Amino acid sequence: MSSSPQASIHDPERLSQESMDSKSDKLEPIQREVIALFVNGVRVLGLPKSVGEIYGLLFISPEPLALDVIVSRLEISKGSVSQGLRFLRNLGAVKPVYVSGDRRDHFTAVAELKKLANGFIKGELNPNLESATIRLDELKSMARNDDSPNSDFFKERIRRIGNWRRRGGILLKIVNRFLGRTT
Amino acid sequence: MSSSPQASIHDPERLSQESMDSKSDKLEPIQREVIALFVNGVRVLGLPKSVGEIYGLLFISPEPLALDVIVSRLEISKGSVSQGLRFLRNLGAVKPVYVSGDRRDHFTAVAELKKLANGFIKGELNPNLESATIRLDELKSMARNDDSPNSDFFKERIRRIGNWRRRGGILLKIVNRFLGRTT
DNA sequence: AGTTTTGTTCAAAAAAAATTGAACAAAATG
DNA sequence: CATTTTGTTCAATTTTTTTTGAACAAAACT
Repeated sequence: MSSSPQASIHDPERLSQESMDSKSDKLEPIQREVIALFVNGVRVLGLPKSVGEIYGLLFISPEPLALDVIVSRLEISKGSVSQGLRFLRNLGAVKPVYVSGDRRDHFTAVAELKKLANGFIKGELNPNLESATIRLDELKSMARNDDSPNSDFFKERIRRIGNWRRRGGILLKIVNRFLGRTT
Repeated sequence: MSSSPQASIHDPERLSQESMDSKSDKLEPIQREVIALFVNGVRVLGLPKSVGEIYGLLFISPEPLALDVIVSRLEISKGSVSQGLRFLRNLGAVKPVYVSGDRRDHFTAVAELKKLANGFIKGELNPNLESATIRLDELKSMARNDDSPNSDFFKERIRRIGNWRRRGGILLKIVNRFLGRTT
């Protein structure tokens, strides 16, 4: 319990300065802006805003942050932060950091693009690819036992989807290889 | 008004065969299955179910279909189909086809992966990349005029985001090049 | 001309997804 | 062991997105 600049239980930290509500726990304009950028970014990936906020905040914070600090800086609920952190941890986008003298878990952003992409591919894309593969196999067997007038057309289409899937898989590997340099 | 097998105003088309409701306008099991596959697929891309259904139906239909046929095969509203078709047309995933003797517009699925990917990149990804670029530039200038203790850290982070964006752009080109072979 | 067919638009309804907050459990503290 | 701190869970609420359907416009028929 020595150096940590984290607020201890009683430590107003110039509490009177900006109207004594302990909320909106400072956040520099640059930080706000970066967070907004991430919120937008994760939307493209189909992730909820809160996840973007949490990752963004950690990314643009010099030190690891504890759950309650995230809650007060972002002014979102504890539940959201808890869930968001779990999601980000599972993806490997955030990692726990031990902070001496503080019982709380702390987190930092994993900022290596390669790792982020890998996590996302493993966690979000691959499962979908796999389930599609299974369904496709079922489709192929349906098409074999089909004798409608359209049967040939169906077979051609299904073959084409198979091609797409194959290419998708290859593409993911290419992406990995491309991102797998340096930082 | 000669050959078209499209139902004319009065033409039950063996109406009594499968319980005389004109809805659920046949759809072979294989077709249902393919459509389900596409519905799942577009979800990954963050598009609504109806868009997946429409594209899927066109993809797995041997002939171009008119709006009202899509409505009755899919059993979704005319509004949804109209909007969905416009979206798909804008993306270049669907194209109008002239059908002689039929006043209605007909559509087929564009089934070349390259074209699909291109449309999606142009229509959905690039706009985001561009707006991110603008915001990033603003951020850079904020960071220049910043003199908080964290300024250096902020600059490093912002530089890193810039790197990601650059790589993202390159990646899109690589994807394009990879998909730009044959069908 | 009027009528019918075709397709769009958009406000309202429905459905889906995200967020909250209070109850809970587990671990640390005194 | 009682209390406090920390974090999770999940039902209820809120927000966002999607879908519907009725009103409308435009074009094609008669």
